[in-house]
Amino acid sequence: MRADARRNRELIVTTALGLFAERGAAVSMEEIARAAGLGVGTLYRHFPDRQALVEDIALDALRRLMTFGETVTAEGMTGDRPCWQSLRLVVEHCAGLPLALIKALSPETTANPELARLERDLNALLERLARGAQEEGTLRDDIPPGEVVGLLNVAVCRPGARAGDHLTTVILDGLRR
Amino acid sequence: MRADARRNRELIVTTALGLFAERGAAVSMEEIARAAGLGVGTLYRHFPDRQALVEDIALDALRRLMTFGETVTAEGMTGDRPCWQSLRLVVEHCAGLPLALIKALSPETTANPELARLERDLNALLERLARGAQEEGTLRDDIPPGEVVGLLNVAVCRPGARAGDHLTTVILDGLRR
Amino acid sequence: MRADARRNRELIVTTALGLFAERGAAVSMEEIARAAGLGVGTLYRHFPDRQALVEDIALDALRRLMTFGETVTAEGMTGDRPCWQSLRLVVEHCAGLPLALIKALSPETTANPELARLERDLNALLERLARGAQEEGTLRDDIPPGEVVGLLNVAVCRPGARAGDHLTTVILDGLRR
Amino acid sequence: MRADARRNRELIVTTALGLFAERGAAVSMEEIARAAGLGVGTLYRHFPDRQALVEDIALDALRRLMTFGETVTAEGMTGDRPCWQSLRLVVEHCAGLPLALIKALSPETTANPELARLERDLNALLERLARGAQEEGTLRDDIPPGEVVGLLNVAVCRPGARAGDHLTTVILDGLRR
DNA sequence: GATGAATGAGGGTTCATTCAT
DNA sequence: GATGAATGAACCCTCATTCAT
Repeated sequence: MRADARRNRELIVTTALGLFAERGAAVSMEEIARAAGLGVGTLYRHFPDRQALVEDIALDALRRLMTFGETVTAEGMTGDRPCWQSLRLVVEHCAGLPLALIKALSPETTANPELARLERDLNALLERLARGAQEEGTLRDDIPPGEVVGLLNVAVCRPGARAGDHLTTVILDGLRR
Repeated sequence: MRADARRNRELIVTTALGLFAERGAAVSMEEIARAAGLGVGTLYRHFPDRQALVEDIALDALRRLMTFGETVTAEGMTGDRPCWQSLRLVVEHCAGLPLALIKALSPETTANPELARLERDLNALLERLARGAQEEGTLRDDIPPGEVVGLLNVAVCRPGARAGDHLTTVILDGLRR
Repeated sequence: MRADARRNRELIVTTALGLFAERGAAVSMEEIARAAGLGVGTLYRHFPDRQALVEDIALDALRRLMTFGETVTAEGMTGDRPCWQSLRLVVEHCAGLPLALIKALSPETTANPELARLERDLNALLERLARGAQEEGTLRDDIPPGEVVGLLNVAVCRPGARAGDHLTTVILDGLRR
Repeated sequence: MRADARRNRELIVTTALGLFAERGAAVSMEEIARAAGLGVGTLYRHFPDRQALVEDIALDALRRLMTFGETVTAEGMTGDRPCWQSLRLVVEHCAGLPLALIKALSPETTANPELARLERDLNALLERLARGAQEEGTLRDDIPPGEVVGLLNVAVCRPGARAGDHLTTVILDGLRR
């Protein structure tokens, strides 16, 4: 891929993300193109259809999150950090990502196999951390680890979520044993 | 209003609510009509436009909630029930209502003056309860009452919320002093 | 036909005429009904469809005009009034009638046989008067009588036409020998 | 603008004008598109809405008329042509333009500022010519110039008006002193 | 006979997507 | 490879007309 093509692709993703964040799903391909200073044709050269663009945004965010999650978990294992801390770190990291947006844009994005896999892997990772935290006695154990994950998903995939905001704090406090 | 007309109006609201719950806002008037076994024209006889239908669903839910909230508050005052209990009752009552749907359907529905008033009144009522609970020492007081209300809104206006579900439990626990 | 039915029919025609005059053809049957204080159903009891109502208004005006024209012509024959005067009388009489409206509402109303006949008869009558006026030397004779009639039609079937207004005056002057 | 796009725009205007002339305002965008061998979308790419298309047709005709009127007036001033002749030239020039159509399509088109300005300017130009003709003694002076213009408007904005047709002749004769 | 609720074809408009330039 | 013009299915809504109450 030529350098300018890659730059255009980046530009499109960034522009689309910004517009989606501002105005929700009600943004046309034409608008995205114009805001990026490109023609619609160029959008369609990079993404076969709208869905693909949305999924690309999602993939991008989830890949970053997965990378972060893996790093944190690895550090925890070697460095003796309690699972509870790792869980908290991952949860708070989500705040900077447009997860709410992603959920809102494509409730059924899971048709994309890579996205589905990423989601599964992420949830598995979080579930391991949750189980670990319950075993170390820092996380209440009257809720199965799978549901803890589901609940954290909701907490974190909400518009306006920020690291350390009140809802996150309350939920983490409510999850403490 | 004739009996059959009233029945149809009910039918429309119920059908629309069901479809919105299933598939989000992406449901056309035509589909709602077909699902209700009516013609589009009938929808438009009952609701001047799509927006009006959505707002009617919202108004309906919020009015019920307001009524419940007022009853609970009144009982609390006469019957010596702690604010904390009243707050919990109202919050759990929300579960049966399509509040998430309402938020999703019309982020800006507040253009409707009655809807706006209801929202303001509801939040004011919840804020009074939150403040009372802080005063009686049952609610953590490191979060201003207004924000407690905001946070409860988020917790409760989420797809799939049910009374007593894990997220609600965790949040209420996290709010306990 | 019962007295109240006849009254309703009159009421509908009058109301429709008024609304059409105010706002042109863009008036729905519903509006006409409401303005008349009736239900749409009642309109359709009296007139099988919209077209029929429009035609009824047209027939009403043209019948009056025909009656007037015949009276004037008869008087002219017995009373020795020049054809020119009769022509002028009829032309000016048109001013009070919603002829422009009629033309505007239904350019093709002539499908109705009675309307077509009336129009033919009216034109024939006017043509006789025009020919007479040319013979008596009061009307310019470089325009065939049939065209004089066509031209008077245009002059008279125009929104805002009033007896003695400037355009009518100018046209009559322009027709004088 | 690309050559094919400009051609299509022309095509749309011409087609629409033709259909409007044949069947009045009751022509749908779909029909215009089909008659032009295009999709509706193309119409909407060139004109934001139906109103804009109608106004474009109107603007086109009025601009041509204004240009002609200015030329005629300028020539008259330098070349010593009586105002009466200039007036007649402009009036007869109107015949080739779809002015009747324009009036019929958009009685209230004057919302468009350029259209409003053109109409004002045209009327002002005609009024100057009328006043001049009264001063030179060729136009009857018992009708104020403004009303002469109004009356000429009616004469000229009528379906089927042609240069030198009988009604125009009669009116011009009726206006001679 | 009167009423107004129900119907659905049709009109204006948008927008994801394709394709000629 | 980029552009933006063209396409048409689908949406929201209106209104002439029918029919149950």
